[in-house]
Parts: sequence; structure tokens; C-alpha cells
Amino acid sequence: MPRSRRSRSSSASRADPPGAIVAAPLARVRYMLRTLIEELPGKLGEQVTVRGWVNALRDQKRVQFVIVRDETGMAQAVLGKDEQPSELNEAISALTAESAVTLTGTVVGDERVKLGGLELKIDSLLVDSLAEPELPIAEDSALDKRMDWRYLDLRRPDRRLIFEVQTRIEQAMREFWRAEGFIELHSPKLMGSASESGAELFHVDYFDRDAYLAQSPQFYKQMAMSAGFGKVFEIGPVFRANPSFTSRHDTEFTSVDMELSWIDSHEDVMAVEERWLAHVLGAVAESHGEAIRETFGTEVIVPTVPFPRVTLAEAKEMLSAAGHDVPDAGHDLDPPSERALSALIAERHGHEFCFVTDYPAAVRAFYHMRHEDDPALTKSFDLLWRGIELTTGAQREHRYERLVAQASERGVEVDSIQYYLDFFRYGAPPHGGFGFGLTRLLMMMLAQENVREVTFLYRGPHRLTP
RNA sequence: GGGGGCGUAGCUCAGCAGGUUAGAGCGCUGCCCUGUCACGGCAGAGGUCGCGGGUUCGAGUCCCGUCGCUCCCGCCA
Repeated sequence: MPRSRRSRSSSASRADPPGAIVAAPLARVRYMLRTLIEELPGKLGEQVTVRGWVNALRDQKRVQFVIVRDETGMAQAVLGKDEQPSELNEAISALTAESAVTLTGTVVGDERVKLGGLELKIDSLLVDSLAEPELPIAEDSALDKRMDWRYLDLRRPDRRLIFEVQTRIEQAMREFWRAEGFIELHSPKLMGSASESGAELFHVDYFDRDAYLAQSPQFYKQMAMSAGFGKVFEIGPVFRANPSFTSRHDTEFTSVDMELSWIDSHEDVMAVEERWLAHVLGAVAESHGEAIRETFGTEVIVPTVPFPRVTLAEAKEMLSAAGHDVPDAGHDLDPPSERALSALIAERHGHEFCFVTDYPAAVRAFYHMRHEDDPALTKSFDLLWRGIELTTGAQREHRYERLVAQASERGVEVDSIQYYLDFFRYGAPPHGGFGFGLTRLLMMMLAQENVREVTFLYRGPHRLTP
């Protein structure tokens, strides 16, 4: 929980806030009089105004309790009731769970109160918005129903923690990039042609012609290499028209992409990625590790560097030797194999991460660079964490003729991507990079079973609302 | 796209060798309860059992179709 919020009690409200527009007499800006619930322990004896939602109402013969919840916690508010209930008593009796209310009262310590040992003696109540009496979802409702009523679902404190962690993750990523001289890109999401396979593209009408939603910033971050940017990153939406029905796919998700110039091999890319992730997990462990343990019952373990590395061929040998069924040569690992490999690496190396390298050219994108001594293999890698694929990366082919040859060989329509191929005609540095699934990282970090849990508003083959 | 599972009250579920008026917990409504804190007590409302068709004297229960949801595989991040 953040502790740095400034108190906004009434005692501080008389002075004009910094930067307020004081010249407009009819629209005088003033501080909100709101006190956050996490601030109440420091306000004993003071009259404060708390604004939030009715978490529970216990309306008894002689005393009424309102449990009020805001984004920082919950507190009990109390009001005595005489033989003849007051107007205020009647107003409290008329409250419903999840109504939005403004409660003003005096903060009083009371050992009897299990919720923080204090309560608010109610002086006044403003019902900002009365909730309808029966809510469409409960805590134990099915995921799909919770998605229908996502804003109610998200009111729960553990859901909020997901997005506080996500915010910290992105902040830590940028800390790293900024310290290492990366430039941030915002590449277009509307494209005139496919950037990779084409099969998974969403088509949109674009005036009098066709356009597509970007399924990756791949081509544009490579263009930035030819532009001499050196090191770039982007955090942004990507769109995939896959009819995928699993717990870890969606049709729109947040992709984290990096690309680096002047590398010697894909090894340089992995070396940056593992340091970057160690920084991110370290930051999250420090700021939210305890809350994650308490709320989700899982530990954020800061990885040591370097991460274990195995080639795809070695991985299959390891799995076979351990008695697992493994896909044939020439194929990628299937999800059960990925989980088994992560388990083996954890057991033998005590590490949650694993780079799998040297994928066959046949299962990788045409722009992946081939090994000089074995052109059937690419200078590529996947990164597994706790059994799930977080990343695909590679050194890219930056030599024009070879790139064109590889595209043709793979049946890519060269004409439609000529603009991309042109990036490599006027001096392109050796480069590589990777794409990284932010929602997958969050899902595994918080021990959630579905990306929908960690996506603000999920988009899938059958869901376009809310 | 292939395979498995599931659709019964606002929510979570039970019911099924097919047999009168379909149940529970939570929630909701009303009454009662001097401090609750998963408050407690009493009473009550609420369901054409996803939809359509079939078998049968009789279908929530069996069969077929259909729609929706879900998980796994494929695809990938």
C-alpha cells in the first residue's frame, strides 16, 4: 500500500493548493476534504470525511454499523440508535451494500473493533449513489460472469493489487531502459500489410482500402535499428485474430518489445533480457512481495543471472531421458513439455527461468538469422518461466539478399513487405530483440490461472464487451 | 479448427434406476435483537431447470439438434 499520499484533512484546506487557478472567482479550486481510510490511525480525535463504498451494513436495534471501503482499506463507522430513530438512523437503514457514500464523523479508538481498533462516530451521511439491492455477482462467481460485471469485480482489494503490481512492473522496466540508454517507441497499430504470417490479422476498413491491426511492432522496431536508434523498447497493444481458447491467450494484449543494435549474436539479447527481468522482479519483490504473499500465497523470487540455457535439442534429450513424451525433431515444445522442462530446470539448477535456444528455421519467422555452421537452425530463443512461454527472441537477418532469400523460401509475398525489406538496403546494423507477454508475466507472478484475471478488460474470440 | 466438461432461484450449488406442489447456503424483503465485526433469531418472496424437437402414461433427469460458457490441443506472447 502506498504510504506517500498527502493528508487532505480539513485543517489543510484553507490555503490555496500549489498551481490552483485562483484568478477565476466563480470556479475557485479547493482541496477535496476526503480522508483516506489508511490515514485514519493518524486522525484519532479529529472529525474527518471518508468517501467510499458500503462494504457491509449491520443495522441493529440500538446501534448501527457501516463498514466503509475505499481504495486504501476498510473501516467501521458507527451510530447509536434511540427508542425513536433519528433521520440519520433512517438514512443508514436505507443504505444498500456497494452504495457510494460520503461519511463525516469523529475518529475514535476502540479496542472492541476488530478492524484496526478504531471507528468513525458518524455525524453525517451523504449518499452519493445508492446501489441496487441485489448485486449480479458475488466473490465466488464464475470468471465469465465476473467479466460481465468487471467494474464490480475490480472493487475487491485483491484485484486492485494486480494492477498496482502491473504499474510497478512497467515502472521498473522503464527504470532499466532509461539507465541503459533505450529509446521508447510508439509504433502504429494500423498497418497497410501483414507484418508476419497474415493469418492472424484483424482486418479493418480504412477509407477506400484495407488495413490491418498490428499483431506485433516487429517491423517498426527493426526500422528503428536502421534509423540508428541503437536500443529501443515499446509497451503497447497488439492484436491477434487467433481463435484460441486457452487460459493464456487473448485477441488483444499488451506486448513488451525490445530491439538492440550492434549485437554479436542472440546471446547478447538474452544477456540484456535476464538482467532486465532480474531488475523488474527485484523491484516488485521489494515493493509488493509481502502483499503478494499475503493475498495470493505466492513468492516473488528474484532470479540470479545468468539464467540457465539449453538448446531445443538438449531440452528434448533431457525430457526424453526423464521419461517424458517429446514432440518430434523439427517441432517446437508443446505446452506439457514446456512445463516439464521448467520443472526439470528448477529441480536441477534451482532456477525458475530457462532460455531455450537454436530453434529449427522451419518453426521460426523468416527474419530470424541462421547459424553460419548449421543453416537449419536459427539464432533464436524462447524464455520459459514456471512452465509458460514469456518471450520469443532472435538475432535478425540484417543482410538484404539473405533476408529476401529467406522470405521467398518461406513463401512470404515479398512484394507486400518490400517497404520492410527496404530497411536493409542502405546500411543496417546487426541487431536482435524479443517480444514479451506482460499479462503472462503478471499471471505467473500472482499465481493466477487465467490471463483474464490480470487483464483490465479482456478481449477474446467471444468477448468484445464491456 | 480438433477434443473433453458444464448450463437448475440474484450468486454458488444439490437433485437424476425418469414419478405428485423442484431443494440448500449466501443474497434480497419484513419483523425481532444495546456493539456487531462471516452478527444472531423468526417469517417470506424468488425458478416455464439455456433453447428447440424427440422417446415415454409421465422428462430438470434419457436421445437428437442448437446456443452459451469453460478447459485442453493446435497457434502463439
